[in-house]
Amino acid sequence: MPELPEVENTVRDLKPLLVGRRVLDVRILWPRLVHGKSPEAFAVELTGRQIVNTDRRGKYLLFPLDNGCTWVVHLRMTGQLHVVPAQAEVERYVHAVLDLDNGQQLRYRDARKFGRFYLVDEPESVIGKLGPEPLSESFTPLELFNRLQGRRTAIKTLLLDQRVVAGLGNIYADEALFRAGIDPRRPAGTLTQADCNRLHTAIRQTLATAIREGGSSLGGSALTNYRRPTGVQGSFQRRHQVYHLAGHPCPVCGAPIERIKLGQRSTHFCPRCQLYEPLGAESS
DNA sequence: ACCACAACCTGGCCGC
DNA sequence: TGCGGCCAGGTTGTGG
Repeated sequence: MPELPEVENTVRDLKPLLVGRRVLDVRILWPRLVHGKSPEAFAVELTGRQIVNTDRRGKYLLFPLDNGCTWVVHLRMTGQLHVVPAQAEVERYVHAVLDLDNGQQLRYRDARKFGRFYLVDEPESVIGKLGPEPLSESFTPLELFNRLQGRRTAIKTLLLDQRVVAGLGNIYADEALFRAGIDPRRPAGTLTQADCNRLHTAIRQTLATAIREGGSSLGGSALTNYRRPTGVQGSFQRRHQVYHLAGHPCPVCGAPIERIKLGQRSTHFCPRCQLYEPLGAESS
């Protein structure tokens, strides 16, 4: 579920609710949620700590603590964080509960149990291999171009590789490639500098707009559907131009949107606007 | 480097 | 209503 825009909104929403709060108690209800140490050690070490900030790197949430350690969360497909009054009934699929020092609880809910908690001295031990932040100044068109050099893998597949650029998932990879007019199947190394300029702009505009719209909320059920910690849904799904729109007319040219598999992931694109003619592939 | 595939989990939806 | 099959926004590990 959550890609960079959804995680960014989660971090922003949690900031006023968590910064300065002290953790009075930790209950891990699904032991395999915690990685890198035992759930018991995790709970003991987090208990009594004050949360000094909320931050994001790629799709990871970072919660620096007053002892220099960092609580790191990845929501994977269906994870959600909510802050609610301690007396509120505990919902189904809640796998961790943190008692805060103001009578509120921070609850982690995850129907598919794919999410992960870490408690580490250095966040780099978890996020160290991530590529550049796509909205930061260090992410330039040239940087993108350089990272694609010599790669024969389809550009869509590489955009999903968090070591190339951090934060894109299936929705925003498809949407950015459409906005850049680039065929998702194209070998990444064949993108020209001009292509990378357009793709760089498309990635940034797509993500920035999605953040402003509160992310994308897909699917009917509240379990799989992204919600802000406040319970609010995002609205960027209304701006999707290709994602989950197979068979619909392309918003630019009217050709039917196609759906294919790339790297085991469903991929949506306009066969006309994102046409690519490989050199030497012309046939009669 | 690259690819396919399984695994981690559960729920929703579709067709029969 | 039930059941099988396929789908799902992410990542990691294995084997070729």
